[in-house]
Amino acid sequence: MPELPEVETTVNGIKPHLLERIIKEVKIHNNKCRLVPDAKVSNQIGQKIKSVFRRAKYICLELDSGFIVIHLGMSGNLKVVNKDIPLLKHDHVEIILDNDQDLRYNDHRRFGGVVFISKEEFQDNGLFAHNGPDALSDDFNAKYLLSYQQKKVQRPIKQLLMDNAVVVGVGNIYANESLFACGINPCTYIQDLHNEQISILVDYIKELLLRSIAAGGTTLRDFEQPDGKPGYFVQQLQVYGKENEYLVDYDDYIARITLGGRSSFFCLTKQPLIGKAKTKYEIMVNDAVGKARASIKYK
DNA sequence: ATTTTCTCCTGCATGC
DNA sequence: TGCATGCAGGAGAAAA
Repeated sequence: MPELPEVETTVNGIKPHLLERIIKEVKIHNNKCRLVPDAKVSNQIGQKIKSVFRRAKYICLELDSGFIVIHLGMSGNLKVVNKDIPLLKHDHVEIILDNDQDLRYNDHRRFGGVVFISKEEFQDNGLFAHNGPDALSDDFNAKYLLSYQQKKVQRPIKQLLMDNAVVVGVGNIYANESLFACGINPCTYIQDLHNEQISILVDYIKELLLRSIAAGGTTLRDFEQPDGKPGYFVQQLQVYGKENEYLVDYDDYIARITLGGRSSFFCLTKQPLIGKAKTKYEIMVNDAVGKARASIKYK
């Protein structure tokens, strides 16, 4: 499932094939995507692709007329192949170039999509209007996160990290992994974190994202790099998707709870409950930990 | 106004 | 074997 590093990996993979190419043809095979590919995309025939870059988790192709913006959703991927290669199931959009290479957007769940947006919409009032700073930008820093303490925001840190109005680019996998590494329970309210913890967390998130980009992104069920290779970062995941696993370092088990509708994995020994979270989530967390311990015992 | 839940969709895992 | 059920999850809309 593409997160920031996967999107970055995809951009790096497709960019050399697209730069300075002219769009010769656009084929839309299925427009029932969350971001609906419509005539505005088809109308870009003849446009040159001037640059290819990532913004939040969107892949942007800059044209003279505006931007073609692609989101991979949960299960999307992009490939560049010769236009005569047969389509795969769920290849929804083709952007065919003047050298007969073909950028194909494939997404079986159709949570992503392909749209065209004007320069004006791209600037501020469109898709990105309510997005916070990018996780890898300097604007995402400890001071910035601390401002949410001052605003008296009442939310667990993990939900803040995954809210695009707060910061873009930290998805579920990386939120879980960074909180584990920093010894912070996902339920911990932002107000209960010390300045130093926030500072360490921000630094770790950036480091983790950069490491994952270097490894080619995370491979779970669906993700492939544009050249068809899997991402390798999954081998470095410590807690995500590892419900009930035993961690010898902490002599405890990985539990899973649903927080804000998202799977959240943690080890209670390494990531103790503190502050308000203890009052609100203690029963839920202890149940999950108990279940993890029991499940192992009877394996 | 802030915070939570719902919705979109398919493939895979599980259960009878 | 096969059919029904349920779950996963990015992100924005809708509801609380």
